[in-house]
Amino acid sequence: MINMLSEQEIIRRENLKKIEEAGINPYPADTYLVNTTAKEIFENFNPETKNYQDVAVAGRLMMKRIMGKASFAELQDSTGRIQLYISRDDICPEGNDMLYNDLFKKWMDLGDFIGVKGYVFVTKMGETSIHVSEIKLLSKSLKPLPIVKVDAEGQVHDAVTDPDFRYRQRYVDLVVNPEVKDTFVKRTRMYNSIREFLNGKGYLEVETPILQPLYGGAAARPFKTHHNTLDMTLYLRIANELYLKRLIVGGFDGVYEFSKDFRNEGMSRFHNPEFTQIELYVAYKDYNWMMDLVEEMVEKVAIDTNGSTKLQVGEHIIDFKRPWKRLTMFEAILEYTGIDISSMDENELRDVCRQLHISVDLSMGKGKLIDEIFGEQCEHLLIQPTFITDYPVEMSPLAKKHRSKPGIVERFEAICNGKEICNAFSELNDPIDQRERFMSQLELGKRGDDEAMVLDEDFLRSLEYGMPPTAGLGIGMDRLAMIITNSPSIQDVIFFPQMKKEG
RNA sequence: GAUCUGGUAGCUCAGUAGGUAGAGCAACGGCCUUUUAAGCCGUGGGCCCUGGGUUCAAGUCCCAGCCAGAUCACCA
Repeated sequence: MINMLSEQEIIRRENLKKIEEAGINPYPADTYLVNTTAKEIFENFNPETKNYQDVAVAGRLMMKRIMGKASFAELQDSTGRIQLYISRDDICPEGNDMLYNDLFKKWMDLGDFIGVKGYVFVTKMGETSIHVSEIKLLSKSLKPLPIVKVDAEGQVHDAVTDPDFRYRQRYVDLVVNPEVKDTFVKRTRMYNSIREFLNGKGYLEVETPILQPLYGGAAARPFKTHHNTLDMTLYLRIANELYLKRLIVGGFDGVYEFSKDFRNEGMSRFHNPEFTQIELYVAYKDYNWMMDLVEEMVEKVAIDTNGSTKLQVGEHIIDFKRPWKRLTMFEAILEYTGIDISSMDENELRDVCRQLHISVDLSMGKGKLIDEIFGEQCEHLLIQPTFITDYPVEMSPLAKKHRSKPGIVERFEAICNGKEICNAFSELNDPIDQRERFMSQLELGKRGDDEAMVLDEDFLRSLEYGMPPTAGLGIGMDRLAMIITNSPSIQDVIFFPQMKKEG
């Protein structure tokens, strides 16, 4: 292993040794009391009142400009970078220049964690800096960081752009690409905004099982695992719908959960094997009510994260301001293809698919065919947030049949930037209808649909006790985060996206 | 899973017709010596993704594999 070290890694280990030999602990345990940050100093320092005359900050050493008895350096803490002015006679005791000549100038490497104390001033060059009176090594770095540098001509050096590197070593990505941190801060703000909104309405945040004896609530292939003590097969959840509805049966008026879900399917820049949804169920409401809630909530999320309802997303400016456009699925298909499919049977739909060059197979039922037409011909064209309502019953085995339109369920999706961001319905609470829907799913499964739902007797039992009319909602948090942060890939909004093993 | 593109120094990338491996930044040494250096001079650093093949000779051409990205398919 030791002979695999690069020249720079060997030098850092030698520096580490010299530090230890000088009696300095390169990894001290004691708390380093910090009293401000780079950002705070930049925002609040006033050269006239001379505040910040006794500061202590800590972070990584990111730049050294070594001169004679006085040098400059840059320290990067969690909020940003600030310049340090370090003069030998200020940090060294009389007659012993080791702290400056050796520790600072030679043994400290870029990337080392240091703590400094001193006072804030503005240099002749006009740069707010800390005049250091005390410097302490807090943690030695043994691997060189690719520190981004912009030279006098504005050329950027060393920017880490290789996605493989960035995703596998996110810790490095975060240190050297500050905008990455912003993305994840926004993602958390998004969660906080939604929590605040839903808690304000009195809904309860809950937790339900991730390991489930039966998977349900969505059409997807699951991950399968095994519990040794129980000696039983368990599945990682693909959705939490069925558990949250059980809680509505149990008497809660509104419950929601941010749930990590797992689907054993293909990966792409829109799909990670584990992803996050928020699901919300509210008793005595229907899907029309839920549409209003989604508009209100997502508009608030946009404002809370970006300060505006309008966001730049790729080439488009997307405006989440209420109200959003609403179209039924048939209307959308008519609008984008000119074909009215509202009264077609399975064979006619098959012909339409052929006409539109959409590949079909025999496992596809009527609902799937309609969904294909919409997905191929309409979805990617919907850039501004748009509600698509009234889906075919075959595609929605957990949604309530439409109160007046036969063959249709009370369901909507919100489409934005050409992708679904949420899915919601008036929840099916008729236990006899629900059993029949499960049975037709089993039929689809026999026709070869390996994503068809399985029958969940315990869920049916809960419905038989009675579930109030309920509106349910699922929002793909990663997809929403991609839009909110203008990220082209799901991997940009997940700290540690799934990767093949290295080497 | 399919197709295309890529993998060369710590990082970002060049590498011509197949002829001993290059730059910038980073590193090391020196200059400079007290509010700037984003500077100047010099030095070191490579399993050219892996394994086969063609050739007198392969980073370069061919085949296979691994990893990544993009597009497509399935899905949120």
